[in-house]
Amino acid sequence: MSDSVHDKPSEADSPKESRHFIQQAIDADLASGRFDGVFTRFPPEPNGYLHIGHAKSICLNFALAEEFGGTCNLRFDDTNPTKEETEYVNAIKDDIEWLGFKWDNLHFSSDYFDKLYAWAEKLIEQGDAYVCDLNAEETREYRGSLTEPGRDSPHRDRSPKENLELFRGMRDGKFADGEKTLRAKIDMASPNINLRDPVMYRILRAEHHRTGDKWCIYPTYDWTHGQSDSIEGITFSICTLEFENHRPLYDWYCQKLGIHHPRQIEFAKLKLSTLLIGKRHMLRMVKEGLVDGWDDPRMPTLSGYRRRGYTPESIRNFCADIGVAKFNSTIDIIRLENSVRDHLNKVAPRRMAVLDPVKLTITNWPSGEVVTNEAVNNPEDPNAGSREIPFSGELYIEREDFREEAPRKFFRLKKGGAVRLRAGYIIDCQDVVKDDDGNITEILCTYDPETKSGEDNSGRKVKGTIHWVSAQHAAEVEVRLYDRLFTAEDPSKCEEGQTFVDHLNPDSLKTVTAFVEPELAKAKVGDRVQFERLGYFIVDQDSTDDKRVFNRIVSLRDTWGKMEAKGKTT
RNA sequence: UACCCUAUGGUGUAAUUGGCAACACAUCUGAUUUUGGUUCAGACAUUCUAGGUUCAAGUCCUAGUAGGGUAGCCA
Repeated sequence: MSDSVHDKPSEADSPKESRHFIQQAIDADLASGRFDGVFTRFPPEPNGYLHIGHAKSICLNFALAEEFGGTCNLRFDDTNPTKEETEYVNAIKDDIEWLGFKWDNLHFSSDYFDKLYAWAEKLIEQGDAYVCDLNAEETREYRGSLTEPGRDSPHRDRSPKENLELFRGMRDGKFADGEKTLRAKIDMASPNINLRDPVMYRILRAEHHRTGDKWCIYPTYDWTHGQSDSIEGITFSICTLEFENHRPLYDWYCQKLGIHHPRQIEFAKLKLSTLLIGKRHMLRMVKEGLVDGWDDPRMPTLSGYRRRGYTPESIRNFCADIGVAKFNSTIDIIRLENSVRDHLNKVAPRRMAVLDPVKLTITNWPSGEVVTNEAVNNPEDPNAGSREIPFSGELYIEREDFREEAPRKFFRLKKGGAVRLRAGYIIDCQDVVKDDDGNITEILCTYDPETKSGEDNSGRKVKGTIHWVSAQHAAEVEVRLYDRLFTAEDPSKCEEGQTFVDHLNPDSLKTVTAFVEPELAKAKVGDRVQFERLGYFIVDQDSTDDKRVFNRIVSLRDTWGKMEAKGKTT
């Protein structure tokens, strides 16, 4: 422990931390006095499940608030009752908590419906909004196109008095759904289409998950979002790039209302290779049964990653690693996989499991004898201790760890060769037994009693170490070997006549029965372990007392596999 | 083809705001290793193009090029 202030690194010594463009914008606004604090929010619409892309936004908003000693709210942007449900509200809250964040205040945009309504009347009185009788199709026609200006609505010049009366009529249910809208009076010729008299209210008779049937008119996103930010005292309203063109409207509403004016800042949303993050795609996969639901371990939803076994830390670290910018980039999925490997390497206890067993008999082992060997739980963590595992003359090893004839660089077991059994002995392979079809049914070896792990003074060295389980002690478990859902780098890119479904990986899930060391039969749902030399696994909720189910979270790095694929094994 | 945004190794993000292009991941090479894991060392760039300003440009100016976004009464 340090008892001297001199041990504290000076400013000059500490490495310069680069700050992303949003941090720099905040620095500037704080310095100039535009704002005197940092108040952010995460504003999901409760119409679906959160995915890895949301995690980036959540991490950003909460991290900024924390960095500057500010506040971060959770606000559900629930202005469209036809799409939103309480079920999603709860799922979203669960996911955010699982990620490890705690919001300062919980709000709903629907809490502000009364206030928003009053502000709408204010804009009407100011002559900044009007009731329009055009239907949806007519409105579209009048709006013009990307290259042509729009035309004024024939109802654009109604008096404030008439507008007020009509607007109250809208509220009171005097008109049919879609018959009228309230629109902001801005500029039908604006090159920014969002400024061509955007709709503020639509008539919609739908049961709202919170306000029930109190309203038959609902505010649109643009008319709701900025003012909700304003009411909550948000200073930095951080959103994704597609809202860049909405910022002038965001600003216009705040200015016309003369209310606290947050600064909207846009960043590029997350795009990951081999992944399809998007409500349409994900919905289709769930609806068509291409996956097992929103929390299928192959899904890029947070609930999917949770069930797959990803740790919240690994997702947070990943989000911090990839940075924040305005460039539309694609992050290599390997970064995410490495992130969970990195975390689990430090914390996951090691266990032995054989997924594709072949019998191995030790011919010189005393018949029926069983010994227990000590095995280190985690070489990365001395505090993880060790465990006892039973060893006998009949074992299972991984079928791919044996070759009758092997290339030069195959360091595992081969006929006439030797290998070390992890937490066991060095064994020498004498012979193999085959069935009529030529398949290997048994491998015959002798063990070298002088080479017991931890007590080996023999001086013998072998190139390889393999894992094993004792046949009579092993427990049977189900193992779900998950792999990437899509084979394509960008599954959204398709040839003529194809869809993303054509890019599905037929081998994204393989289920096998495996033998594991006895202790794992008692593993609890949610326990994460490393199966030595194979990967990281988590006990799934489908486990029963009789049979545990393990999901593969991610494999270990497989240098040998790469060498083999490239033919570099000789 | 209207408006807005973006462009730095294979990928992503930096560059003290005009001063030797840095970090991470990936890839390759080697070392260590009782997990082919982990760890360690090394290799890997005409800053989209063309002009210009300047002692000095990734950064400033001009003109291009390429990519993304926007025409819901979705968010």
